Amino acid sequence: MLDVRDKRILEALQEDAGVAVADLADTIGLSVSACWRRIKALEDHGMIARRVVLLDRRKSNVATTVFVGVRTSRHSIEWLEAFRKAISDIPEIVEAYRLTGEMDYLLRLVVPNVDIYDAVYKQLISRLDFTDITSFISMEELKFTTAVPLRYA
Amino acid sequence: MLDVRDKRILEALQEDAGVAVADLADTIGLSVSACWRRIKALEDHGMIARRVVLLDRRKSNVATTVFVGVRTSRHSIEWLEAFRKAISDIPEIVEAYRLTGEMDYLLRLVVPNVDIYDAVYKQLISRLDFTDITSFISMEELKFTTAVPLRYA
DNA sequence: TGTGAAAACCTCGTAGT
DNA sequence: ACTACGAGGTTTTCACA
Repeated sequence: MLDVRDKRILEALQEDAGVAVADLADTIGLSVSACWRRIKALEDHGMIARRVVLLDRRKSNVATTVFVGVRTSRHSIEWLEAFRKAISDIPEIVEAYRLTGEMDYLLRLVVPNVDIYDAVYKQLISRLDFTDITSFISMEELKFTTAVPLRYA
Repeated sequence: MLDVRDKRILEALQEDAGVAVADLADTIGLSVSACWRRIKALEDHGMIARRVVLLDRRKSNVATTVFVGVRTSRHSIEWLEAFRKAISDIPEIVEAYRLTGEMDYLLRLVVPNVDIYDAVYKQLISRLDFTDITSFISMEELKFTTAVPLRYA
């Protein structure tokens, strides 16, 4: 269980990691050193995994999101290795999960448009056998956040 | 079209935003000020949208990912507004998309375990009418990155 | 674009509550 | 365990060449 103040620190840093420790300290009501020490402890414990910049998707020209549901009958080690390799090689694939239920895997891709998605799709099926592939084009992104809820932490 | 060096800067910052400008500058082969000015320009143009920390999902006790596919017949404004409200209110929902095809919406949730997911699910259906909801539990996260490809930028 | 210098900030020790 | 202070080093920021 995390301290309430640690949660507040993490909430703030999940929204904006560029804030100065001094500012963060007094929005939370902590001295700079106490705040800094907490941040450092959270980093040392690995609770804070990394600091990154998030790019504007439109300006990066990858405004289109596509979900790809994949089914396969080939559950061999070789197939899986090739699949993993493809996933890590293709930078348009930003998320990949193995699922329960009717789909085996779900991928999220970001691409400039549907035509480019088609090219990536072809690249994918040329590298691997799939029993079934279903694509879902995103028409609208209602929510995307890297901030996870801290109520369970 | 982005400059090659801007791309290199963005690639580095997408992986690690904690790097010192001086270090970044000489891995790229640029003076500190040139590098700093580029970073600032990328921020000012909004290409760099934000700086955030990413938390360890296990340590945050939200190791379980669930996808929720949603269908609805109620396409009224009121329903949509209520849906949007629910999505923004519920912090376990980290992504939400409106899709083409058989599913209307796809949500990604992060929760401690399946039991808690069930509670969130119940909360969701108590707030809104759905024609159909399908849940996919993630067994394994093969890839998750916030870094978008820059080959189209 | 580069140099350099000032300003801001981080990092952490120490002492006191 | 926190506060307050502060020194010293690093980094950011920017004027000027």
